[in-house]
Amino acid sequence: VNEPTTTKEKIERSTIVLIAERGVDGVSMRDIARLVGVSEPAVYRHFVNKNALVWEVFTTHYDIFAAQLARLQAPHANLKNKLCAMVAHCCFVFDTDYDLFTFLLLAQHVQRGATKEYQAALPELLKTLIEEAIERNEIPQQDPAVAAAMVMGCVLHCASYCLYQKPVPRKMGPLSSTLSTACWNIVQGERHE
Amino acid sequence: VNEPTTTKEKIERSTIVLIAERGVDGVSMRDIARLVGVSEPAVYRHFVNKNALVWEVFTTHYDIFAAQLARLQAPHANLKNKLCAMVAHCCFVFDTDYDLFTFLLLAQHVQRGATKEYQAALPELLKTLIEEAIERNEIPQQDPAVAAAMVMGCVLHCASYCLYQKPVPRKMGPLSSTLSTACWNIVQGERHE
Amino acid sequence: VNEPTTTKEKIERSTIVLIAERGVDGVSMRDIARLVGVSEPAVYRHFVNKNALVWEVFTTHYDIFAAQLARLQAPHANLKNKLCAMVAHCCFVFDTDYDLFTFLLLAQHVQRGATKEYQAALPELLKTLIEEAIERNEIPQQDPAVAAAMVMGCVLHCASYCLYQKPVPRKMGPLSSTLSTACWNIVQGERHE
Amino acid sequence: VNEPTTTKEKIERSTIVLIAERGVDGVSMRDIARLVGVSEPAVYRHFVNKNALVWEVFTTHYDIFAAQLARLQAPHANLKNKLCAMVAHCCFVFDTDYDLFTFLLLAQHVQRGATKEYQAALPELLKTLIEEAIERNEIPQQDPAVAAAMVMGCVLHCASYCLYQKPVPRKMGPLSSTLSTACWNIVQGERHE
DNA sequence: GATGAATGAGTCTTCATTCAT
DNA sequence: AATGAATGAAGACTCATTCAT
Repeated sequence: VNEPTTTKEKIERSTIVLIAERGVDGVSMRDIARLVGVSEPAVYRHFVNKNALVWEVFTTHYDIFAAQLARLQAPHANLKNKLCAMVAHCCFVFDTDYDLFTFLLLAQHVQRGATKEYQAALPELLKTLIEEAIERNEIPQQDPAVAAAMVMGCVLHCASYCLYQKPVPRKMGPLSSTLSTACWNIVQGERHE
Repeated sequence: VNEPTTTKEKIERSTIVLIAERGVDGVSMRDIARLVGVSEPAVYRHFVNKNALVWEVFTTHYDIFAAQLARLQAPHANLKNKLCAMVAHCCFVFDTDYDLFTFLLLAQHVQRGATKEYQAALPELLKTLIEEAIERNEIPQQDPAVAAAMVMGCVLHCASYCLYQKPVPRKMGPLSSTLSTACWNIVQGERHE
Repeated sequence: VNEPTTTKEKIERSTIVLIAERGVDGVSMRDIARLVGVSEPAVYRHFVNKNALVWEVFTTHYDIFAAQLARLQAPHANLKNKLCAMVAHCCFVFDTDYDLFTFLLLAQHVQRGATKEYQAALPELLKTLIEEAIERNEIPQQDPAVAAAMVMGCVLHCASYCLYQKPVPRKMGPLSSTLSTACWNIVQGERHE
Repeated sequence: VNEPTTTKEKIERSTIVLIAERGVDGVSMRDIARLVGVSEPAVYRHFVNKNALVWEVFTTHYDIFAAQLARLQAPHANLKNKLCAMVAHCCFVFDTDYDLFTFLLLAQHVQRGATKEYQAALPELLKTLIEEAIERNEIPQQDPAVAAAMVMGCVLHCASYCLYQKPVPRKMGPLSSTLSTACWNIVQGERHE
């Protein structure tokens, strides 16, 4: 998390921080401008409107995050290790930059139409990895989309839980292996013992 | 889902439907009044303000939902069956009343302070059940709060996934056993084979 | 010009007065609200937005004015007398209610698309009267649309001229017969003497 | 209509085109700068502010136009021919440069105070010509100011009418003689036959 | 128990204009 | 001479809420 220097970067950062704190609808352009220390119209010099601002910040960081996950899982040969790598990274980002993680979590719920299709990248990646693991006979036959949703929910909700621990958010790093195991277990399906 | 008859019931129902559709901040008192077919001040006759309205509707239905889950799991002796019963009920409510389920899902993200503490009921229940299962040696030693969060995430995110399928939401009923199994697997921890 | 009593009437009157004075773009909703003596949102209780307000006030009075002209010319048998009657009424309205006349004059230039088609009523009436006079052989063959435009311009521009006389607007009443004659002369076409 | 070469000329031309299209209040400095292809402050290098810009462009072209009319009518000995020459020139300018003509037409309605006095040049010219014709006994006794207003309205409103014909503006050239005749008829006053 | 009318605070956004570079 | 960045003022409009009836 580098300190933002240009006004545009400051606006992006302020947007992330404020939205993480109060949600998209709880933040006004005035709030953002104030936190940056500029006038309201100054924000419009850099982003055409509020939607564009939220959208641009969201997609930028979502893209980066998704790309990182894609890159980190690639070297590994089996789903178990892929999940480990991705979960570890989630924990790292969470612990390193709560605000960004929360922002990504909250921004989902806005611009329903647009966002929904866009942010398919991550579920899509997970789904593909699961499909490949099925083909490899690494895990049993199952609906990959549903499995992907369950795995994501497991990780994200755990993050939510950590986030709202009082008085300070709980670190996710220590939960990394627990989470990886849980995710791996999810895709095991029914055990016949 | 009984047809609401009194004005107050109509207001509650409209609130659920509209918030499920557009989120808490996307719905105004005017929207609610209009959908009910009364004037705005009429709404204030029944609820002191918007917060109280959302809060009351939320807690009412959340309580009912939590109580149902508590009641349904009670008869079962082990965690596996308890999870089965609760997941099945979630699927049932989802398929029976999308709006209510979505409302419950979305209302979480508002009134951060207040809601967060309140809605601990469900995680708390899950956590207790997991603790008991650990004591019973039914499942391995583990952090019950984290486990509860992961299980909830697994179910809720799966619901989200189903909700946003196009052109119509996917039914959760058929996924019930898949989900139960996944939840059960989550609490198994590391397998040493 | 009756004194407006209800808030809605007061809003309409204030709109006419202010727009007559400063043009559509020169008047804000705040200005109107202030002149009426209510808050800005109060205006929105009666008109959904500024466009609707201007449009409604414009069409209402334009319709009335056009209807009056249509009614007044009807009893007369020939174009000359019809023109006389209509011009006299224009002069009367002008002298009786400068603001209304000016408002009607200025509101034309707004909402280009919509207004242009709407306000065809008056030119259309004139054109029809001229066509009928041609058929009656009362006046020579000519393009009735062009003739109608010239007649209207003659009257309206004369009104403009009177309006901007300093220190007070000049009365049009005394010019009524001069104007009628001019209008009548316009439709005479080339004189072969 | 020469192609503008310097930035200043481009600004003037863009101003004319945009204002002809959307009216003075419908055009922002940004619009103008964008059409020219320069930054907003660049416009301020050439004109101290928006008012000055509109004003300068208006007076420049109004002066030129008025001077042309004055020059063209001079050679003719009687009012009839003077009107013919001037009307013909109006038609020519209209057909040659719609934007300019429209701009001149629309710019009238702004800067009420200032413009009104300034643009008296043309009515003044007309009034003088009519006065002289009266002295010459070419036309009957009448109020020359009123007559001038009527003649101008006749021509200008006809131009408006042509301008808004769909799908393309109607040419005024073919109407030239019709218009001249009408103008000449206007100043004939009451016929005693 | 319900309503039409009203309001203060606040929303996003645009505009004409200036300033440092 | 030209620009990117910034700003104060203002614009249209919405919202939760109140009050007289």
